[in-house]
Amino acid sequence: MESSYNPNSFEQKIYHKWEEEGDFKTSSASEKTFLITMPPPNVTGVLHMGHALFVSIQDTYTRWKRMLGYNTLWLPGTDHAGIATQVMVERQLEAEGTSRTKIGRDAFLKKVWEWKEEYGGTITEQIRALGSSCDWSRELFTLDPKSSKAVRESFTRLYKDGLIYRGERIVNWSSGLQTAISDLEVELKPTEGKLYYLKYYLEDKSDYLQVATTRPETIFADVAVAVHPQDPKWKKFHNKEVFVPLANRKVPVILDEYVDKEFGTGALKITPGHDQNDWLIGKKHHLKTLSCIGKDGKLNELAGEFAGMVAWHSRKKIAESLREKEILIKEEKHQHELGYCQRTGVVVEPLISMQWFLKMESLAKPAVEAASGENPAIRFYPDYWKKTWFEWLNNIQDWCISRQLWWGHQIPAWHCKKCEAITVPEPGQSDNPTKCGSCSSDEIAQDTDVLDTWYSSALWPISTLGWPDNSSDLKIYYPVQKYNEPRNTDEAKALMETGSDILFFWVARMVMMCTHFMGGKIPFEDVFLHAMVRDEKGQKMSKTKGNVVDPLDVTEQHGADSLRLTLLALSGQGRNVNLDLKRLEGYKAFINKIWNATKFCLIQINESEKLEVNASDYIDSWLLDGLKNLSHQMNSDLKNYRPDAAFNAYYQFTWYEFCDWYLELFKIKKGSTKTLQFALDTLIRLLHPMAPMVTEEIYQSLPWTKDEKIIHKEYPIESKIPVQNSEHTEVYAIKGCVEGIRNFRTENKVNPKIKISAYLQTENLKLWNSISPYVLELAKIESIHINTQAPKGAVGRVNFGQFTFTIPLEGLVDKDAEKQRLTSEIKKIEKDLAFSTGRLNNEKFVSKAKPELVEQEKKIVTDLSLKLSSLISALESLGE
RNA sequence: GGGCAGUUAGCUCAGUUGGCAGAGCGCCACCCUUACAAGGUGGAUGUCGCAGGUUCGACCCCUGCACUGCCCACCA
Repeated sequence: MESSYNPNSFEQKIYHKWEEEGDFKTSSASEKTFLITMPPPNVTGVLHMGHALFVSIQDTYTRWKRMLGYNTLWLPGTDHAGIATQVMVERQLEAEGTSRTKIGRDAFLKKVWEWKEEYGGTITEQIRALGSSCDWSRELFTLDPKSSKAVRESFTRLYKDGLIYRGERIVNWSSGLQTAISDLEVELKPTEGKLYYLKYYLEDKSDYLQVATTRPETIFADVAVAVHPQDPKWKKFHNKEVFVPLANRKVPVILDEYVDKEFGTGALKITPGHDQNDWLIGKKHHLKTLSCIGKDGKLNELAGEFAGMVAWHSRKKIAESLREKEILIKEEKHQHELGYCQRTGVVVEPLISMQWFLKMESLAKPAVEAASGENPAIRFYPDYWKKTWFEWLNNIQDWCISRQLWWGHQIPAWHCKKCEAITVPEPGQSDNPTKCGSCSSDEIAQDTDVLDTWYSSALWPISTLGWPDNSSDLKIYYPVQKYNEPRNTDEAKALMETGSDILFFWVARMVMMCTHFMGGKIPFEDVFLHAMVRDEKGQKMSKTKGNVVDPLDVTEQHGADSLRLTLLALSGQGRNVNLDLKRLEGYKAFINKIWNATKFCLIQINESEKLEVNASDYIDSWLLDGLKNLSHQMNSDLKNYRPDAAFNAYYQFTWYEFCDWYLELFKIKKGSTKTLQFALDTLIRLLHPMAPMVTEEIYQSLPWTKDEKIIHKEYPIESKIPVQNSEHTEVYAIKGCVEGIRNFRTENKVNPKIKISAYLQTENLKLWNSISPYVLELAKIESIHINTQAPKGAVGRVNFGQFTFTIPLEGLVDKDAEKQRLTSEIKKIEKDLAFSTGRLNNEKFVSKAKPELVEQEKKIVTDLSLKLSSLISALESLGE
């Protein structure tokens, strides 16, 4: 082995070996299966810390289950990411002086595919660099035939069931992208705007209604003014008509309780074409809908002299014109929530357009039920996400699934040019229609829209397994748990692990769609939602802030395993993972520690030894018990989706028990290396799911493992480690005595090289004889006098349990230092003693606290009193 | 406006049935003791956001508040 941990020298080699030798593939040897479907990253994306986090967690679970003997499948894939990818290619075209509209749909799509071929492999290569043990032979792309087939089949079925419909609705229009986007893709941000107060005159100009609006440019599409029926201010306008300024159109004054009497003027202009709420009100009052802003974001002919201006910019001009005409009464500053396109950052225009929708209400019900009840079919980790889940699903809106993009799954619907009927193929039919289903005309053309990227993502758990075909994968790996039945087992057959930010975008939609198509069987039983990776100050990583940490940089510098351990350790139950590179260095140091411990063990262990468990003394027993507890703890933490806790337990045990104590004691005791060997083997296996590469590298260099790979070895479970059934009194006594004397030495500034002599008072000679070699060596005592009178004068005192050490100070230290040490020690004990006696003097404590606690407290008082008197006498013997 | 989380050592975070607060990094002192200086030994450091309440006992449970972050929402 190399002298220290150097990940660059083996990570790639190890990974390639695994992949080439098919170690990530599934094995039908076991009936028990475990499936994680990887959240498909954007095919043209580059790796960021969010990916690194999900890889760390998902790979840990995949490897853990694989080592536990499950037929384990981690299924990878990539997403076509409609908007993101299309925008990238469009930018490239722009740089080349052309555009998608100039080259046309077919040529454009060809370009995108070329782009995908060129950059599509990057992200999967990067995911490999992190050690991911996913089965690459099954990698799927959302536009691959397998996925496309599932998309088409689901669409045709949902259409036939009447769940998909087409309609003219008000939708969020991104003028930047020239497409509709879903509610989830709109980001609301508080924005400083103005509230304009305008006059809407009666026909005879005798009076006017004051209307407050933030968007004066939409007045050309006003179809009414609404006031509250009980608002006395506007009573005289009931059943009247008023003139819309500039447009000079008469519109009715309508009464609706939706209007807030207190806000603005209490009169609301109704513009169904450009406002979600107005649209609802318009529908309620059977008003017509006008649009004065086009899909290009510009005002149209309705706006008269302002036609052709970008709506957003026209506001000032219009306000000016209104002021000149003395229509504008006043304007006030006003803060409100404004919708922005998540992708492009441009302001979203609510516009009327023809779109495809998926009815959600009936689909959402099973998803709600799946998480309801005492023993729900789906469990969330952390559990609090369940509340958010219900909140959203119970208020769900229909999903606008059509996008006016070219890159994606083109909607499988054909429009007839003659009769305008829509023809959607029958479910199961793979041929495209050639005739109108209604009038049989052959002048039909496929809908030009594509489906929202999340539509294919929603089918991902079943499309990757081969649905709609009745595939064997589906039978083997898809859960049998139904949404409306109590959870049948604690173990999840399938785990969904992803970021909490896409709970609605993705997780909820998968549950709805897959459950619908799989006869009520849910796609996964456990949902583990990880936090968002931030920088060490908790701020979002962004290029503009310059705080982005590139996982590949980190991997190159410190190794993928170091990064994985760091991300796992920081992935607690909160909503953020604040990545602190200082901590990363700490975990790298930990790996190095293991590396060196292995080197030490290998020097000790006879190469021909066979692996078996066999404790040769109380030190071995103590270690084996520790290992047993550790493996219990880790398996249980992993089961509870607390990989951070599992790793933390591992860190503590391996460093502070195994390295600091066992290895040091081993150097003194020598003898059989069986336990040393077993412990090393076990510890390396325990860590493998979390730090796969270094553990595989180490495992390969253990002589007794031959050429076996750790990836397929058993994960240590509690029951495989024999019960020791011991209180480990000896080891605790060793630790206590050694720590006490070490403390004495340091506080008295005794050079570590100097060996001291000591006088021991004890009534438990048996125990002392059993531990003395270790205490003497580790505390550096060269001569010990047992139960003989210590010399008078300057002495130091150390006390542990039944052992009192008196240490002559001549030639060692100055008396003052020891006095100080004893004094502060005494103070501490007095404080503790006061606390405990105070408790015991409290009658209520004695009568109400658990009896064993009271007993414990009494024992503490006895022990402390003894210790105290011993220390006081030592202090007195120092004189003055 | 509603909801969800967080607030613990200088910094990043643990603390799961309530029983004298922990880790990493940083800090101080001493050690290159041959597995490891990416190390060893010992040490310092906290009104556990604020205010009440329940309890013999509260970082932990309850109530209210403050601050931070996120999500949802139709006050123009």
